[in-house]
Order: sequence, then C-alpha cells, then structure tokens
Amino acid sequence: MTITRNTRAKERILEIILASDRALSQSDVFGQVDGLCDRVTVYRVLDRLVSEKKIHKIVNVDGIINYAGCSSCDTANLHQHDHLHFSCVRCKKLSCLENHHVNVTLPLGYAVQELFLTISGICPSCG
Amino acid sequence: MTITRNTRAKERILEIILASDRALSQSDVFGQVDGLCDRVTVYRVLDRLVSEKKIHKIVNVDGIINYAGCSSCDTANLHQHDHLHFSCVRCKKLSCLENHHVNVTLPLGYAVQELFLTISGICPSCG
DNA sequence: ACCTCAACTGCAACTTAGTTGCATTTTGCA
DNA sequence: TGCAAAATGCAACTAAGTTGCAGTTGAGGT
Repeated sequence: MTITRNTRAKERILEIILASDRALSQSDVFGQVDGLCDRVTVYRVLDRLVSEKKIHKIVNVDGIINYAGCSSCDTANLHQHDHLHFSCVRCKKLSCLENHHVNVTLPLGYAVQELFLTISGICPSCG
Repeated sequence: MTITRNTRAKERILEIILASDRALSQSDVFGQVDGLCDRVTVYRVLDRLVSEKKIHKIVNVDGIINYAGCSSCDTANLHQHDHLHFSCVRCKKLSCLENHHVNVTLPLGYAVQELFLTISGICPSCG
C-alpha cells in the first residue's frame, strides 16, 4: 500500500464523478476534464480512486467499465457493493439503485468476493 | 428476421461452446477452431448464435464478453437468463450457476429487460 | 522556506477487442 | 442444377486500455 497524493487532476475527476447522477466511463470523464490532463492520467486516477475506495467500478452490459461515487459506503471499514445497478437501453444512463441489495447464497465451496449486479431495461424517465 | 444457414464454422463453434464447462470468449473460441475460419467469422457466428438463442452472452467482471450454451432454456418460448454467473479470480473460469435464480423487484417505473448477475470470488476447485 | 524523493504526469508507442466494406464463396431451396 | 441471399476472408479501421520512460510536482522532514 503506497502513499497516494492529492493532485489537481485527482480532485477534479473525483468532483466530476460525485457531481454526476449516473456512472461515467473513462471517456465520459475525459470529456469533462477539459484538457486539464492526459487521457492516460484519467485511467490512472480512476484506478487510484477505486483502490482508495472513493469510487467503485461497474461493468456495463456492453462491457464498458463505468465509475460511480461510493455514497452508501464511504466508511472505509464497511465497503460493500451489494447493491443493484440499472442500465437504461434508451437513454444509456447507468445508475446505482443504492437501496436494492441482493443477498445470494451460493452452493458450498464458493467464496464470494464481489457482486456485479446490473439490470437492463427502461428507466422511469424514459418509460 | 433473416434466414440463417448452417455452415461448417457455425456447427464447429456451437460444438466448442456446448462441450465447454465454462463460458468462452471470442479469442478462446478462435483458439479452438484451429484455422477452420477467420477471426471475424467467429465474431459473426457468435452474434448469429446469440440471436438464434442457441447461446447466451455474459459480460465478465473485466468487461470481456463471454458465451455459454443455453442448457436450461433451449425452449425458444421461454428464453430467460435470470441465473447467476460465477467468475473465479484464481482459475479465471466463468461458469453458469443454472439453479441459482434471483428474483428482483425494482421501484415503480422500471421495466426490466435483462439481468446481468455475476459474482466473483473463489470457486470450489480453487478454494 | 526549501530539499528531497517517491508519486504523479505526459507522451508516444503498443496491445487487444471489436467493426466495417467489399469481393468471393457457399448454402439451401426451387 | 441454377440462383439469390447468406456467409466468409481479407484488409483496414476504431476504440479501449496498457506500458515504459523521462520530466514534473506534492508533501513530509529539516
């Protein structure tokens, strides 16, 4: 565990993600940093923010990785992402359904690490 | 809905997927066709098999798209993929837990289309 | 305040996944 | 068997993400 620093790029990127009501991809974020930093830096900062548990990663139904703030889990000691995600096929918005947790029991022998739960369909604003 | 034909490549690719106990990516499949066809053909055949509902698509936790046979749902009229997938972080095996269905109830206004449920962790063979 | 060095950044080059256009081949049905 | 539509191969392309390295910067120690 190396020490991480606060840089302008990191602060800006975290701001952008927290201000958004939807999960953002690397290219969404890069489109909003407005030349503040290189696209490679965006990738690296996103990785850093994930490992610092400030944001979490969501693989969308098309395989693109998206990032969203950890609003329901900012306490470092209880960092669980067992909530659902919803991906609207119409407006393409990917959002967290923070209050919808799923508890799954697997057959004996499986050790659960992370849950990736995404539902696609049509969201209330589009329906 | 255009008519699809049976070709050598398609038969071989379906065989490979059905014979596997794990979900396979395009490059996994291409590695097994042994020069029978081009890599582009593999992409196209996989798409065709998905639209014919012979196989189904699973986005793995790393964003790579994988394909698995539709064993529990070969009847064309009941083609539901509400079962869980398990992705082993050690052996990298991605498999279907056919018997583990999840029923989720979403807030009013959401219309569900597809479920993407994958759990990462350590599988019984690696644990 | 400023030194120092590890963390961070930019750039260029690379890998890998997946797509598209078009000419050629093949399938299945008449 | 003939033929049109489907399928294929090839080459070129886009887009996502990674890596190496030289130069820059943040923050703790003095």
